[in-house]
Amino acid sequence: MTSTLGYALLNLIACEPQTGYDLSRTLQERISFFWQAKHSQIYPELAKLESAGFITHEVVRQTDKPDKKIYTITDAGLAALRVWAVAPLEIAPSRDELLVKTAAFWQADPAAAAALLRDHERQHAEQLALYEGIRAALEDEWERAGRRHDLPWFGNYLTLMRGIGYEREYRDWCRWAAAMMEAGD
Amino acid sequence: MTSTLGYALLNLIACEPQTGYDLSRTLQERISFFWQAKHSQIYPELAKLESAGFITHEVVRQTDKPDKKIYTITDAGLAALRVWAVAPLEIAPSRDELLVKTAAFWQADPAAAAALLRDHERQHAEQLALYEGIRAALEDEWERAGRRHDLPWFGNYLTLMRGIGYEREYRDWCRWAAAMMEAGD
DNA sequence: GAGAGCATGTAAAATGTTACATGATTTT
DNA sequence: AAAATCATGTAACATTTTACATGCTCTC
Repeated sequence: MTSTLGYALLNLIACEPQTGYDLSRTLQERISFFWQAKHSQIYPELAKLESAGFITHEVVRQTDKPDKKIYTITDAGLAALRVWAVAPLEIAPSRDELLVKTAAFWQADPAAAAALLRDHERQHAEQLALYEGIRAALEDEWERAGRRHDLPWFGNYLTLMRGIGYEREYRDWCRWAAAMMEAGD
Repeated sequence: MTSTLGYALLNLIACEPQTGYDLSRTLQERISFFWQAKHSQIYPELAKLESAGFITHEVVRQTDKPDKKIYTITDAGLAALRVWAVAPLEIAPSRDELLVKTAAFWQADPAAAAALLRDHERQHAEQLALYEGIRAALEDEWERAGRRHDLPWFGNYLTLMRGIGYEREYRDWCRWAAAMMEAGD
């Protein structure tokens, strides 16, 4: 019943009780690895998780800002998360618009195609630099926490390392493909 | 107006005139890099492309099999494809359910999590082997065609190389992450 | 006789994005 | 005075997946 987004939210709430607004910021930042969502999808999903008994909320009244709902994971939610996390999964082919464009480069102007690839090389290099910065901070934090595998940092670290590998590989491919286009005439 | 799927279809038809059925098989195979679709999405999309004037079809009557519609790209379609292919594009964060699960591994049973990662390591290794096989064939074909950049092979080759890099990096990460989980206690 | 392949479509449901809607406080 | 931040929601639209629907031929 619960979607991937639902479990993503459940894990974030398990890490720390928080509001829908907090969750929506996390899932829109560029450091949100491998899943994203807008607030318009998050609020209804939180309602579903709550009616499934996976989370509860308490209203915190504020005077200067709007009141807010802080969500907390329940025992049932934690149990469901643990089961889902290790359930078998087929590898899913990913979608990437740049690669669809690339497949059409045999029809395109080589100089313009090379420029597009150079632009993406730069974008992925920037993303990589961002991740490398977080890596240092995260490793530090993990060190101080005694390298424990049962703390949120561990999950974040594993996915961050995948993000680093992904961006590095993508940047290198852009560089190679751009050179191919530039050499082509 | 035209979606990414529309342009993906347009490029495939530009490579070779074909039917909706042919397209649906291509976009469901595991060698279809970086975009997929079911036939239920393809047939309506072809109708849109045709009403936009980007493709036309001729009906081929068959006696032993059902009649079929062979779609061909028009000059307007080719022009639209060439413009779209090099139009600027922001990098889009990718979605990957395994990584969402991984983020929750701090809550999961380490042995079960390691097993899941080992399974994906195997799946990505298989995909990589498949791509490496195609690579040899494609390079051969391209060699014989005089290494021209204006043939469909070129686009296929560029995307294939990205597929190879992607799968290799993913396999290596799975191996590393599995070792992390197995070492953890 | 059952199932797979060829071939084309529609309907319904789930998921994701963009836009609409409100309203106070703080910063530029 | 305009824009950004906090905070929560709904509505409309686009995209994607799953299921429904038909029918003929060939293979096991």
